[in-house]
Amino acid sequence: MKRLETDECGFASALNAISGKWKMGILWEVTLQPRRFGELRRLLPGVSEKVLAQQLREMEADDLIRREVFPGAVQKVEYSVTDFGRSLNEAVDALSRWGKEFEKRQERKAMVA
Amino acid sequence: MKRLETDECGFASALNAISGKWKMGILWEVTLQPRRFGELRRLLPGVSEKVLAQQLREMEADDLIRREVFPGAVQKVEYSVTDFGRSLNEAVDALSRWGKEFEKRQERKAMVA
DNA sequence: GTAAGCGCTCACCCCAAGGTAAGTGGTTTT
DNA sequence: AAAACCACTTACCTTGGGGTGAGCGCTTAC
Repeated sequence: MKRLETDECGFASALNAISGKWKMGILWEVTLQPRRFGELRRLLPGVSEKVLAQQLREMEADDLIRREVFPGAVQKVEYSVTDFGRSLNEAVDALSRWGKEFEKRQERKAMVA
Repeated sequence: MKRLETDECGFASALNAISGKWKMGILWEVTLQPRRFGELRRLLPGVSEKVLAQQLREMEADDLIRREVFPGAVQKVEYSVTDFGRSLNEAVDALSRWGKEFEKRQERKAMVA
């Protein structure tokens, strides 16, 4: 992903971390519990393997999630949320609540129309 | 702008309102004080007239800003923030603060590398 | 022995957001 | 008379994020 110029704007920086179609979904899933690659595939219907792998890498680089390889005959990789990732979830909370309000308004408009 | 399916996720709804390269910039500027079209052009260096007009329309439809035409010989149109738009600014605040934290981390990483 | 699961990577394609540049219909300045 | 400001609109083009489908190296189940 190309990064925006942030020029001291916190919001633009935050966007750099969360923009990516599946990132917030991934963050949410690994917050509930650690997840494996194939598991995430199934939990996020519509995501392609390419993009899933890509966004997991970026989120790992941004320290939002942790990637752990477990030894053993069959490959096992687990993704879990970091403390920093958790803090993002909290920061997003207010915006989510606002979003619900927005949603209600949109529905009201749709009713009238 | 194409709208995402929100399926009861407040965050996705919020994204529908704020995604648009210049929307948060516009919101910020009209929050400081009412602005005219040409003024916004100058305040947001890089925005094209097409996209500015487009995003202003969408934000008006979403009730984030208000458009007022002033009578007179020369055209005068003013855009100002609505109460609902103000509430979005507040909701974005926590995320902006998180973004600043994120920015610091990125800088630290860049230092080491 | 072959199919299916694991966690990926790679080459290719599509599409919508956004940029470019020109035009519109008016007024005002020089 | 020409140029410049006002608030836009329109046709065209570019860009890059994300989807598709195949392949890889390995292991386990049928």
